[in-house]
Amino acid sequence: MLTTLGNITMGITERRQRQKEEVRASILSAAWQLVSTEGWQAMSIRKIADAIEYSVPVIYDHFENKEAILLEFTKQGFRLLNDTIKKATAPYTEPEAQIEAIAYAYWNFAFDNNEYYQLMYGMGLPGCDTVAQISELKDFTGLVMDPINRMMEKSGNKDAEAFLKLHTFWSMLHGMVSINMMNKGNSRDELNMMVLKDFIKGFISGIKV
Amino acid sequence: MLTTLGNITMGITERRQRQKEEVRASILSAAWQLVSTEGWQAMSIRKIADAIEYSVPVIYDHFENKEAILLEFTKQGFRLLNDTIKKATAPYTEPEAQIEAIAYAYWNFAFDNNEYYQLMYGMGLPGCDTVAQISELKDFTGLVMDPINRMMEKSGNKDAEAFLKLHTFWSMLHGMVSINMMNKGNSRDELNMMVLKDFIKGFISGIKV
DNA sequence: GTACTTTTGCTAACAACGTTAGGAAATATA
DNA sequence: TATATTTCCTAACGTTGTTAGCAAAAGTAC
Repeated sequence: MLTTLGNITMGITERRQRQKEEVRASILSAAWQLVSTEGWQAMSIRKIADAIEYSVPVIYDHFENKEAILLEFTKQGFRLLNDTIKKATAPYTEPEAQIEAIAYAYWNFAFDNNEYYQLMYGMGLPGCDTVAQISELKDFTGLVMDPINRMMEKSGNKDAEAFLKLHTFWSMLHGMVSINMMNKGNSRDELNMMVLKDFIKGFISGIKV
Repeated sequence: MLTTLGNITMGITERRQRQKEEVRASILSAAWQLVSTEGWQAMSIRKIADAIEYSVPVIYDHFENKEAILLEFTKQGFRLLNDTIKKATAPYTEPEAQIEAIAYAYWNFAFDNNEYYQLMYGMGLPGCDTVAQISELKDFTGLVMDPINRMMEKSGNKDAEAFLKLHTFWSMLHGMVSINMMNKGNSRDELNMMVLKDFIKGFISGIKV
C-alpha cells in the first residue's frame, strides 16, 4: 500500500480512525453515565461493554485497564476545576478578591461535581454514611471542643462559634493529612511542619479576637 | 436444661462463648495483618479464612459482612486517636498549649497509623501515586499560586512562603469538603459558609503580616 | 447407652468482577 | 481471486463477596 496523499486507502484509514474514536468516546460516555449515577465504585468493564453493545475485550483496545478510564475522568475533573477557577477570578483584579472567589468556586465545584471530586481525591469505599454512626467520633469532637471552649471563655467569646472553630480546626488538619498522603513520601518534612505551625498560630490568634 | 448457677451446662456454654470469641479475635487479627501490610483494599474474606485455617462461611458467623470487619477497625482507629489526644493534652493546662498539642498529635497519628487513618476517612482506591503525574494538577497550583504571590508582593513578603500558603489554602479547602462529604446532606448550609468565610478572612490577613 | 436436638463448620455453588488467549469473521490489499 | 490485516467475539482464568444445604460433632434427655 502506498501512502500517496488523496489516495483511497488514505480515506479508509481515516474513516477507521474516526470510527475508533467514536467507540472510544462511547466508552467514556457509557462509563461516565455509570460513574455519575451509581458512583465510581459501581463502574465496571462489563457494564460498559453492555451499554455500548460491544464485547468486553473491545474496551481493552482503547484503554489499558479500568484505572485508565477513571484516570481520564480525574484529568477531566481537574480541567473542569481549572476552568471554573479561571472564570471565577476573571471579574476581579485585586488578589484578595480573587483568592476569595477561588475559595467559593472550589467549594461549589466540589458539591456541584461530587463524582468528579471523589475521583480526583481518591475518596471512596468504606461506609460513607456509617461514619456518622460511630460513637467514637463524638468523643473525638468532644476532646477537641473542650480546649476551644476554654479558650473562648478566656477571651469572652460566645459559645455559638465554638462548633465553627472546631470545624475549621478539624478540616485544616484532615486537609493537610490527606493531601500529604496522596503525594506520599514527602510527608512530615520541614515544609509541613511550617504549614502546621503557621496554621496553629493563626487559629489560636483567630479565636482570641 | 436447667440454668442453675454452677451447673456443668453453664460451664459448657461459657467455654463455647470463650471459644467463639477466640475465633472472632483471630479473624480480626488475621484481617489486621492483611490491612496493615497490604492496605485495606487487599483484605478479603477468603484470605482471612485461609489465615485462620477455617472455611469461609465461619467468618459470617462472627461478622455480618466484610464491611463490618472494616468498621471494627474504623472504630478502633478513632479510639486510638482519642487516646493519643488525651495523652498529648494531659501535660498541659492552658487551652492554647493543648490545642497545639492536639494538632501535632493528630498529625503524627495519621502518619504513624497510616492504614487506620485511610480507613477512618474512606481514602482509597484510584491512583494514589498517579495523582502526582497529572499535569492538570500543576495548572491548578499555578492558578492558586498566582494571586497568593501578588498578595505577598503587595505586602513585601518574600517568595519562599508562597508555596507554604498555597498548601495551607488547599488543605483547608479540601479538608472542609471531604469532611462535609462524609456527613453528606448537611453541606452548603449556613455553618459551612461561616467557616469558609472565617477561614478566608484569616488566610488573607495572615499573608499580609 | 441410646435417641433426639442443637451447634458447628464444611463443600459447593451463585453472581459478579478484571483481564487475556485464541480464533472466527469481516475487511482491505495485491 | 488469493493473501494479509484488522476487528471483534467466545470462552476461559482467577479473583471477589455471599449463601444454601448438608454432614459431622457435641450436647441433652431418657
